[in-house]
Amino acid sequence: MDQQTEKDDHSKVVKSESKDKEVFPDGMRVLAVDDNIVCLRMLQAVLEHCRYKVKAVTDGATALKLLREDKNNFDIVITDVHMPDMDGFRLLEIVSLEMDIPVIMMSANDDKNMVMKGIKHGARDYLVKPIRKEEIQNIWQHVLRQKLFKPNGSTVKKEITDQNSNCTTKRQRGQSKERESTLNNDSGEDISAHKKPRVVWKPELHKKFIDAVHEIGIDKAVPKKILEYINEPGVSRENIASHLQKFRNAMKKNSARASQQSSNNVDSNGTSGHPSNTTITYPKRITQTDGFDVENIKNLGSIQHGRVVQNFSFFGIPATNQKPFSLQSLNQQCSSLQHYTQVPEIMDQVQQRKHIPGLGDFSSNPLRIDTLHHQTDFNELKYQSFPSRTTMLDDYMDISSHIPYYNASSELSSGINFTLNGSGTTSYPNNICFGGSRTSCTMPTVASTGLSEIVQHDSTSGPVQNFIPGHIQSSNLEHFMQSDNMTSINHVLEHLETESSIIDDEDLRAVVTQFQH
DNA sequence: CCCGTAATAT
DNA sequence: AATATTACGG
Repeated sequence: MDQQTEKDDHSKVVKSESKDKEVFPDGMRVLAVDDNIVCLRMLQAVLEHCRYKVKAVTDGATALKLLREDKNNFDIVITDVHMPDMDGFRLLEIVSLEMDIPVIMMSANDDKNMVMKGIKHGARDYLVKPIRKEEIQNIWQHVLRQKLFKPNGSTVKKEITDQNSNCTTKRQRGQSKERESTLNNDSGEDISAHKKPRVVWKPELHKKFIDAVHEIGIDKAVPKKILEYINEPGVSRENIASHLQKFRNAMKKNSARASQQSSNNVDSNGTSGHPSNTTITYPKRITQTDGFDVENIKNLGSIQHGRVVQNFSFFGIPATNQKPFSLQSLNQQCSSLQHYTQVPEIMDQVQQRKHIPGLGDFSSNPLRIDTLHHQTDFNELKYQSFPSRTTMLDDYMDISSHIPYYNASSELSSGINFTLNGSGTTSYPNNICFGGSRTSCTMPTVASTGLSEIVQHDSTSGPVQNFIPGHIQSSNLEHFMQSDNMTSINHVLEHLETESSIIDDEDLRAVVTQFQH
């Protein structure tokens, strides 16, 4: 099994001229691909710690571009499986078709089928996150093996040590060629064209969709018309139908929830008519196990999602129309916070309709009553009060997959609220806030990183920017919650970049402690 | 045909 | 998880 690797840690990592030297291909070039920036940085840190030369990119397309630029640029690719646009399998497929570079897959998911699929498709290895140093240390073997067995004339004679020789042949690519559907005869540049790309509803595209719906009218917006309106090559009527279906489902869910809760609290403070008059009803305590103390939630200012959401302009929709985005359950608990939003014309349209596809008979929807009830004028603009989860058209879609850190949105289903516009802090009337003086809360472990995150909001200094990645157990939680100097994720990441020896929880904790002094 | 919907597949 | 596809009634 393993040998000496265990004790090299501590601070003098670089110093130790280890016997690794002979086996360790210093400077082996690794292309690391992961859409999750935290994962990517962690991986990069580990790789660099192991003295690989790393290029880190966040999506498959960029990776491919780099690889195609010069096929000799990299010795090995290590890619996440779950990524938007082009997932790891696709990347693997293309790479193994076009070039002789070994690919290693990684994923938070250890599902056997996934692993099998990866291996069957020619992945040299399949690592389950969180990635450990020991696993990374050994990836050079794949490169070596690749080189030794390359059909190239120079069959290096080095004998491979042993034990792993039993590894049965997942051999090279190219020749063997499993029955791919499309046989490409072209001179092989665009071999990757054989599967129609699936539509990705990026914010820009989704905005077009929303615009189309607005323009056409919500009750007349059918796939065909929307298609004509947005006129995008590569988007079919079926694509739109599918998206529309999802859109309507989200809409239905939201309005159901909104009406359900609005019946509880809207009228309890009915005098609302102006944002500054808003009466706040504090939510009840949540008895969840995620460590969130909802009693501490107050209306003290806006909360932003650290550096992640900063400057993140969603849909290009003006700030006045933006709505707080929530990752669910907590929001339901907080939803008695009232807020105001400018009424878009579409709402008027909606109110005149008797029937809305997907929503049913609108006249029986309590939502309508609420919204009418609280209509008001403010600064020459028409405003309307909504219970906080009342939906606007732009608010219907779950956009969690478009937020960089939160692709694994399901793991965050009890997360916090934050606004999606990066510009302001307190200028929007509809923010859900956290306060008390300083309040911390945990978010559930993110499976893809194996890390938990802690958020602290300093109510006196603007947006929240303090995210600490690190696997902090509940036993340590108190300690972190009490500390006044929460380290921002930026600091930690910087540190990760410079001190590549930081590779596990313990190290992370050490860093955090250090920053606290 | 096209639409809406639910179920199922990828 | 996000899209695609299919099946079916209207």
